[in-house]
Amino acid sequence: MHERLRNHFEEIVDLTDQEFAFVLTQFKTREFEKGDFIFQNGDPIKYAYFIVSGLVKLVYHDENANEHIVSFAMEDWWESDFNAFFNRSEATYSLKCLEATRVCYLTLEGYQKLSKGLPKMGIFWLQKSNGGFMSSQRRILSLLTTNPKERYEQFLKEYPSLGQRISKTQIAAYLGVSRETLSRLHS
Amino acid sequence: MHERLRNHFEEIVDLTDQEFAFVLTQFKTREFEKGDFIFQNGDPIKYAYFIVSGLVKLVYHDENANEHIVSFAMEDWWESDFNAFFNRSEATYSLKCLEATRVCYLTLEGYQKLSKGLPKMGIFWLQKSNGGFMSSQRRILSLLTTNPKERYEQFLKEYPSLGQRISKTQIAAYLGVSRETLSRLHS
DNA sequence: GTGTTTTTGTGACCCAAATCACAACTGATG
DNA sequence: CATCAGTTGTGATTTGGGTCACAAAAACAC
Repeated sequence: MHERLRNHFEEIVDLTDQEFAFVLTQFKTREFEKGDFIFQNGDPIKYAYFIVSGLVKLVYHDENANEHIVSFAMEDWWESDFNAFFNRSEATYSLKCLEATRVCYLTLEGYQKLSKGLPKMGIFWLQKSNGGFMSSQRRILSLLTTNPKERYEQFLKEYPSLGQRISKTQIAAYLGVSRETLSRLHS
Repeated sequence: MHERLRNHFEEIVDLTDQEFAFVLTQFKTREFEKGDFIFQNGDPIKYAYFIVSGLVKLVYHDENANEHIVSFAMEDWWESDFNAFFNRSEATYSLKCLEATRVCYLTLEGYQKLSKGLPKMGIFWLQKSNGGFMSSQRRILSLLTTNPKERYEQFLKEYPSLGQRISKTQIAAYLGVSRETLSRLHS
């Protein structure tokens, strides 16, 4: 469980046993069942989550109760309603488990404490944040430039494993296409 | 010129005169004319730019030479092809001036040197990066959930000043809508 | 295993927005 | 101020993808 977290950090920064022990003081762990909400629209967001195993979706429900998928997150990904997390406010999104999911999570205080106590961690967070920003820009471009078919192909290419794990209905909500259109792409 | 940069930093972190002097050692300044490219698709990207005055667009040209606007940037905004900047690689985007523009710019070494020499600056970069990530997520959601009319209204609401400064053609390329459709929204 | 819910495919129909085409308007530039 | 490029509006036509509807197939529950 914690091993996975450590390996994840060490992809970017090296940590001594002592340093990792310090890091761990800021984390708790928890398990969720398939279908559980980790948080819902309106909840105060106190934590950011590291997915140890499983799969979740970050969704937004519009005024007509249509569900739009902001992102998926699986093993080794971080997820939260980061806007709410950093501003200590309420979620506009909901985070729901598509599979049974185990997470390590920490508070904003923990996040800041780690940055202060261990400059490496500041570098780690910055890299993660930059990475998230750049992949969002790619997705914006994909939404601006491609039709459903190309978009679906890009998705499969970028996340090969998710093609099998996630239902077409969910993928359609992520790509911004109707279920039916996605289904007709094969032909 | 540098005053504007200092004020910008001090919106997030306080800097002594000495600290700011250190910060400035990493920056150079430059002016561009309307229509100039600050960089183009394929150029190696060495710098990140702080816009002191003026207005630029970050664009992507697809295989059919259609132009898509990834973002606008005006006074007090940072811009670059950040993916290329952080990976010391070549631009996939181009950055073009829509108005005469003055910038302060720095290298990745400068960026890292500032983070190391002045932990405050690490915090500053992190905040900026998080901010960029969160606004990208908002834009993704806007592309997923709204029709052209709503999207245009959101745009005007989020960036009131840009409504006047930028031609409709450019705004259409940003919103992912044809010029004609945008023009017909009034009716 | 039987019943229930969720997922997927496909047909029929419709509409929002793309595309093509042209004319009027605005402004730069020499 | 005359020219030429870019901008905006608006009509006519086409089309990609949404919506509605139903049935087959999986997945799940008890």
